[in-house]
Amino acid sequence: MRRLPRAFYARDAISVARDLIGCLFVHAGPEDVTAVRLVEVEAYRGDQDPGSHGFRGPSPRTRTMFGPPGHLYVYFTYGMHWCANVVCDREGVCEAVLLRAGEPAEGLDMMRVRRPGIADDRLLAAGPARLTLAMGIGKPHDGASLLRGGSMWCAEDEATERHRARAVWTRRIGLAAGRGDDLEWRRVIPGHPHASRRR
DNA sequence: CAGAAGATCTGC
DNA sequence: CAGATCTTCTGC
Repeated sequence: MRRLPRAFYARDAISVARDLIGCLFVHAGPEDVTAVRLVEVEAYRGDQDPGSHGFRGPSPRTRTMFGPPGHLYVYFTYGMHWCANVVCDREGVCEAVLLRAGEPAEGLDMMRVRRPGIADDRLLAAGPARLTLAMGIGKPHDGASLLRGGSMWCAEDEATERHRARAVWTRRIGLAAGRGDDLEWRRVIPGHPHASRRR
């Protein structure tokens, strides 16, 4: 397993989304380690993308996304959900990849504890807010580094390429009409049991 | 300062 | 399919 270096993130969000599929996303907390294999992500770009929180420039909430690559942008939505993004491109440029779904790869028991009442393991991290719930990620992790020394990171292993080869581009989920809903910036392994499903 | 919309999920 | 629930931004 190889932790992804800074150079991986220091590119536009489309390129990062394409290559992030099949990678592991790891959270090594003080008491436990959880990890998922990413099977669904979405690219968000700044001033070219009305779907991005950073479309109209930086704000206190989106400051992290305008910062250096290789960090986590965590935001709160719908009054109760946290979603995690990987910050891309160079400092000052708003580009990020939303982590939408993953297959549990480590810490399955802890994920079940964090997601009481979810009987089907396929649903543990099949959605951006489900993924953060299963992995214990929230506001304190906004701005956390994914690079050397941090307790969260992305990594490649021997299975990554196999997953990447199956991924396709589709339209992004949950965007209102005219806000970039027509752009095919969602990278997903079609039909994967751990990807998010039609509502 | 008020109002609307939001990168959603669960349970009925 | 509706309810939960609150932050952020926009417009007046």
